[in-house]
Amino acid sequence: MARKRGLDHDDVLAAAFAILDRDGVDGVSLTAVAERLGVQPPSLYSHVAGLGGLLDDLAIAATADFGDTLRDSAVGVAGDDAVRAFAAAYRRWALTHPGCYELTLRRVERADKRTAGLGAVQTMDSILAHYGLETREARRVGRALRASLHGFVSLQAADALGRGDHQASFDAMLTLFLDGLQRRSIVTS
Amino acid sequence: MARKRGLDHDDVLAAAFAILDRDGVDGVSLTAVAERLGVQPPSLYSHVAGLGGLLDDLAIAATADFGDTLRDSAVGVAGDDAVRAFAAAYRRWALTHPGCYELTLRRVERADKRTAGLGAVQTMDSILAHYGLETREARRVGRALRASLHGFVSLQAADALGRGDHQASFDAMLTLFLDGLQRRSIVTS
DNA sequence: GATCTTTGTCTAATAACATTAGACATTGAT
DNA sequence: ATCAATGTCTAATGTTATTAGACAAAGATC
Repeated sequence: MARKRGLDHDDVLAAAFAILDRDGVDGVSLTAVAERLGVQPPSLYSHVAGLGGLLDDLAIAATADFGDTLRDSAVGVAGDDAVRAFAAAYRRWALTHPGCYELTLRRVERADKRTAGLGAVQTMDSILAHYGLETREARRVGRALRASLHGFVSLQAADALGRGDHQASFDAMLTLFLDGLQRRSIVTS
Repeated sequence: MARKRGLDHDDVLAAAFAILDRDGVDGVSLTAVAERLGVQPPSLYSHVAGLGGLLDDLAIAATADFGDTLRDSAVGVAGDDAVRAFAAAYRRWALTHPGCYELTLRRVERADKRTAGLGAVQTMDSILAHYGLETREARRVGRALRASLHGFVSLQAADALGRGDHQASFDAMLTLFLDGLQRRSIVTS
């Protein structure tokens, strides 16, 4: 009785995203998703490869969206302004979608994951290209920036930064990074 | 039959630590700990406040050990050398004990957690005091350093850094930080 | 030395979750 | 009108955490 018409892979994902944004990664269970869709948990297996597959799907979609956001953040700006814009976009997105951000780091063995993650890497490479670093050095600097951003955002999300003006601390971190970067940059625009 | 003599709070913690180092945080279950101790899962409730309490205990112990390690890393060195020694110790400990490190960030409402975490903060404050920054600025720089270290270690543990010489990238990150720091330092020793 | 209390284990049961198997209805094509 | 595919359902299994309450062993008290 009361058979629902037809559910979709995207419907399941949308429901899961809603829960993810509200309750975090640990709140995403097949039971919760099924309940939100007015369906019994086993029904989801027609659309999704179990909980693990669902999380994989979410991770890939989140990674793609994150990459798009980052790419958009850096159009029309260059140099330090681009770094700051990129960093601000990174932080804003991560704090707005904490569950998605956490999933972004999930290890997924599918090829789509790598593709989805490429956007962010390319954007950062383009931004750093402005500083005229040697390839190897540029890669290291990129990792340093990524580590700083991830570390800050991750600690802030975990409420491990203590009390204080986080925006100011974030700006200070970027300034430190940019000052250090300028020292080894070839182009001092 | 075959009643075990007497288990201890520390016995439970030790067993859990062994599992934690081997299988990560998600591998720590009351069932697994009980099995390792040759005991039924409910028996653990005599020594530990459920799984959550056990994880809290582990987090506090891990935080204390981490803090001690960091403190030891910086005795007898100052300035950039101290920062590098601190950073190296941070990374080494975190990568040697990935499960413990993850637990270090666990939110625990108990007072001991704050106490345990104080060691690391004080050590970093002492190291940064060398640079003669204003209090507020010093706090921001400290957060920046912490974010960089955590971010790098966390990404490396998640295998999200790609292939390459991670040691060199880590060193480059520190050099960037120290260069930036020197620019706003009062004491240029 | 006998009893009593405390302690720490056990078994049994409940509850939440993921997952599999297989029944059944609805949809769309033949 | 029949048939196959699709997507739901119910039922059952297994894993985990957790609570309740029985029971034995160890030490304390008299």
